[in-house]
Amino acid sequence: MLTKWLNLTVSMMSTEEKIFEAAFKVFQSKGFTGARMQEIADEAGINKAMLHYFFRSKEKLFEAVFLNAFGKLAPQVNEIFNSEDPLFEKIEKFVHSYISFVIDYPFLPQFIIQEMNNNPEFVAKFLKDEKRPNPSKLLKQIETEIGLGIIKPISPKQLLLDIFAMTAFPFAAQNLVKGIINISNDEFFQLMEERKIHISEQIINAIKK
Amino acid sequence: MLTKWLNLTVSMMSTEEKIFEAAFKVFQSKGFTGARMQEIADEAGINKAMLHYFFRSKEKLFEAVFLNAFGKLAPQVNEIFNSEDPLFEKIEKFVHSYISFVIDYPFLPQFIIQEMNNNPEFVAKFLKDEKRPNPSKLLKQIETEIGLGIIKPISPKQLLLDIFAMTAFPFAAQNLVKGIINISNDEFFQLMEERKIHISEQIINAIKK
DNA sequence: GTCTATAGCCAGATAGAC
DNA sequence: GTCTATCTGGCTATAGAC
Repeated sequence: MLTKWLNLTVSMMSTEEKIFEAAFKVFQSKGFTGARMQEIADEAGINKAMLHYFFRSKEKLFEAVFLNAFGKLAPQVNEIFNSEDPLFEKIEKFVHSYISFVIDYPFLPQFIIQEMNNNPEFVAKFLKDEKRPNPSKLLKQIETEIGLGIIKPISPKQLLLDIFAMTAFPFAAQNLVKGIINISNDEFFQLMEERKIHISEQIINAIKK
Repeated sequence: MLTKWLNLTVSMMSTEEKIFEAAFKVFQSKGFTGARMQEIADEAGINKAMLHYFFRSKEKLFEAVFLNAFGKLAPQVNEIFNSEDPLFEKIEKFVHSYISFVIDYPFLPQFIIQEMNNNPEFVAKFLKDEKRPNPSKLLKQIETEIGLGIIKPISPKQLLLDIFAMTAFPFAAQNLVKGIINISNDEFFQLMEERKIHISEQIINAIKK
């Protein structure tokens, strides 16, 4: 949450910040169409009219929240993907940093995925963003390391998909996962902690020569 | 689509079937809150009042569609999970059959995940269903095969998560995936075809002794 | 900046003719 | 069973007092 990073108590936050954080929370759990401006106002502890005063419309408020959410994740992904580290190290760093991050924002993955599916017009908008996740360097590196005989021959795109899938899926499908393997919320987070090393191990085992 | 399986042309379908198929389509792409009864009626080529005549309310119609969607997937999952096949064979069969199936219903995974997240009350309802995916036998089998020295020691739940994640994620996060690795719809489905063997290879490579 | 009150619209649901 | 017309409630957005 914002408060966490800004080190503020709720009472110290500006009205705009309160609205933003409340909107972040409500949009994440309900999605754009499911969210209600009234609920956001209640959550922020202010009046509904204030939402429009600061953000004009539900869509603008949503856009601010969504791009901010995306902006939280993308830069660290890129930093790791574009570093000079060898592949195995990149995989370890990515998995560790991604999971650590989304443990603090457990609804972020499903929120981003859901809204990218339901509002395809956002896809175009975020693709122009400099901060968008850009794996092209990583994809080349995979080919290089195959050529060097470090890893087995493999489709770079498939490998990239594997990495994303293994890390993001359990969060994106949280309730389904909890229901199917029959675990509590605490056990879920315990499992996610373990996954920080499990995933790298699995993937590296699968591709190393 | 229903028509495909029933081998009917649209004109031959009963009104109830037309409504159901239209609802299936609209709910999948818009979600419960995003869907409009008017859009479903238009899609079905009949009047809005008919929806209520046959299904009473939007919620009942949605419930019928959702449980049907889930019922399509769960039985084949269980059939494979509960067979007497050795683990590696089960993994191969599951991945192949799951991907083949959702290639025909590419929005099903995201639909199920999204609605389980947005309507937690459905979780309880479907968990009581006999047809729910039940991996308990598979989890025991993993422990057994570890004991027999066939596969490396590994957390059974993590392995199960890996399998689900690798297969379901690309469909659930379709638009995000297409945007990030920058591929067309056709290339996406090509990649998914390749994944039928890629995933089993990766997982089996990672765990075999 | 912040509130109350309300406009205006849209969506789900129903009445009632055929 | 199928339609048109309409009710009713809820939601976004705004007007206007303070």
